[in-house]
Amino acid sequence: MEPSERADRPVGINDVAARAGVSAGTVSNVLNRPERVSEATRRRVERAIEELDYVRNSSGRNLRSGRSDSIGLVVLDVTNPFFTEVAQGVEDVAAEDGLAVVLLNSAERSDRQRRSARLLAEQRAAGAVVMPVDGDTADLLWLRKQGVSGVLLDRGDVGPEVACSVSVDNLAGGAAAARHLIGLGHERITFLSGPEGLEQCRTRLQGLREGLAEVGIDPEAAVRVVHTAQLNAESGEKAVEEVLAGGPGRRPTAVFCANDQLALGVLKGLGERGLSAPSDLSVVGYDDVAPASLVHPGLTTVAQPKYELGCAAMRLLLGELHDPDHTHERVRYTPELVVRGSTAVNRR
Amino acid sequence: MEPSERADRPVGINDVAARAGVSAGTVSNVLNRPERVSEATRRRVERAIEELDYVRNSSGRNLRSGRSDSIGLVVLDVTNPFFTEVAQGVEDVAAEDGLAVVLLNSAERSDRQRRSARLLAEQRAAGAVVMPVDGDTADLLWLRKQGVSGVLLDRGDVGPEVACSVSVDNLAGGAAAARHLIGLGHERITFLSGPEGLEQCRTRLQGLREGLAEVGIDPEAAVRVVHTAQLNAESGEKAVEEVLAGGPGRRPTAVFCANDQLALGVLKGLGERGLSAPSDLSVVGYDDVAPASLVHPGLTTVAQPKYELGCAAMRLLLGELHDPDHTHERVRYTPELVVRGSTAVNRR
DNA sequence: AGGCGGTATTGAAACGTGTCAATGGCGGTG
DNA sequence: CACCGCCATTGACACGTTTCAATACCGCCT
Repeated sequence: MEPSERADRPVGINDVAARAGVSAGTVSNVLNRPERVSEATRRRVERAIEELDYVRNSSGRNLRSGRSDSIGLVVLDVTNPFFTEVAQGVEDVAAEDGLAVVLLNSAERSDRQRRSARLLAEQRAAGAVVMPVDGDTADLLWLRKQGVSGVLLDRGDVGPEVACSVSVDNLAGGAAAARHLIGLGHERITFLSGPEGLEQCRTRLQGLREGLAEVGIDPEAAVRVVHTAQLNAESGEKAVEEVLAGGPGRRPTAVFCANDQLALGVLKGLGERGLSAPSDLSVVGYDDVAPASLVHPGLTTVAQPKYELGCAAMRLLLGELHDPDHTHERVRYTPELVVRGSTAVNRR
Repeated sequence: MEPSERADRPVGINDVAARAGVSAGTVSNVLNRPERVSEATRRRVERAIEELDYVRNSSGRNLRSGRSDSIGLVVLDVTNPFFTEVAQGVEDVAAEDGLAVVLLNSAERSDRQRRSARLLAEQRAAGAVVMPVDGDTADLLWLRKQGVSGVLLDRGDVGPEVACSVSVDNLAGGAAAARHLIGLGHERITFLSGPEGLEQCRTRLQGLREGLAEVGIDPEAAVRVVHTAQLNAESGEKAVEEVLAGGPGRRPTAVFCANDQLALGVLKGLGERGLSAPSDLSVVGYDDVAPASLVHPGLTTVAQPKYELGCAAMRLLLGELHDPDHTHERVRYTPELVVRGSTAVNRR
């Protein structure tokens, strides 16, 4: 009959109101507090919404409320399965509260982290979960000053007086790896670290050292540190040469990698040289990402509760959003060693 | 001196204007068309912005312009490295134009895909790149009707008269796998598929069959199909039993998996049974995700240009956004077989 | 001096929504 | 019958921007 789809001008709440023969305020009520509006008109409005297929404009809504209803998750590397599993946890919990999650990738670069923070501030995001590059929490603090509640996840540190945080005990993780390797008779261990200065790597290394010291082994003599440019498989592969070296008689019998990606790279590098774990070198990783259980031999690794990390972070954030006078919490998980085939007793 | 940080009310463009002694319009001009404003006042305004650390409110801006400046990327599974690599491509190209990318995860569920579409429509997103669940393009079409330009990526199909699309030739991919396996002397091949009815799997299978038929092998006799519940490693692992079975004398000498995740699962499952590729079974995957080159033996697989897919999709979208009367394009890539260690000549 | 052209700035009007005090209608009670 | 209270609905305003026609300013030419 009539040109039902006037694609010309987008349909707004007013068009719906006109069609239903009510005022705009009533339509808004139908949308946001349906209990306040009588059965009859509610139905009329709903029909009008259907017929015009009206979809509400969040710009208007957010402008009015001063807040958007999505939260930001700033992640260090979308291609690393560790982070995507964390993201799952965050998403699932956020969904319970009807919050949308926008995933921002800082790619380990602080300029991109800054851009992400700016974006979230401009959108007046409801909140943010941030895994900071290099433990640089400045952007998180800035966000909070802008009124965007932010929770710190996994890296970096701020006092519980400034924000909630959830993390995993890297010291314990390093120590667990140490105990495992000692139990297998390894006393020459290389720690394959990421870029220099990464607080996370440093702590895991320290855990390793403390674990050794605990049983009377001198960490200085037993462990050697090799740094890589990035925490990915390629770097691990390239580092194999250097890991295996170390002077005559100084070849390590085990390597503890700061990261599963590195460890997977090492495994590959070994294979390319006709060597393999655990017979030529025991290999321990960190994180327990999905591929760790897929390679052969399986990667022995310090497992982090990835999904739970995400859930916990989002829960803390929700807590802060709902409870106006809320006191910051600090959740701390303890990692757990998963033994697979890449480690074995030292036969040398 | 004065309480410089009145966290009370958020600072808006008007506060900046007041501080700089100009009108709001001028501030807006400084932000958006700096060339129209005189050197002197521009500097004054910029100083005011600094001093108040004003950050602009995108709700207001978007409300006015009727469009937001972020685009949505709807992805089937954030934990699958295939999709995250695609996401990288999309992000990188979007960044060139200053567009933000919000990553939505449909987790292969059509209700979540619908929610994502709704969200993007409500935000009046500048555009969307969609990888549809089950090839269900209804949401994409709905988005377009709502005025959100959408590009179809990798799955599903719509005529080029309704939207741009980028895809990879699955038929050619299947055929490439076929040729490779035939060349190695395999004539009993199992195709390990995903859930029934996935158009993508079907086409790859058909490619396999056509490749066989090409050299005079009867596909009906040579290939057997096994379905799994999901396209992930766990399903692949569980399917090993069924793959290996198939009646006496009917044990396949090779398996072609619809997906690298499945293939990696199969490799693992083989290992658990004391078997291994390629001696007991040649294994071919599809996608060439990062772990495929990390396992030992390396996974022979049909490589898709993941990053390029993302780039291409975003380029098409940008084209559509910039050029008002634009004609839809259809970009099609051809996959390339990557031979690694998981396949070898058939010795039976 | 008056007028002209150009540039820098202003003021007001939108954009689509949510809120809230005010209004209208209606049934019930004194 | 007048009054009250209740509920459903309305109307107007505010949110922070951008835009655009209108204005003010200034120097220059006639």
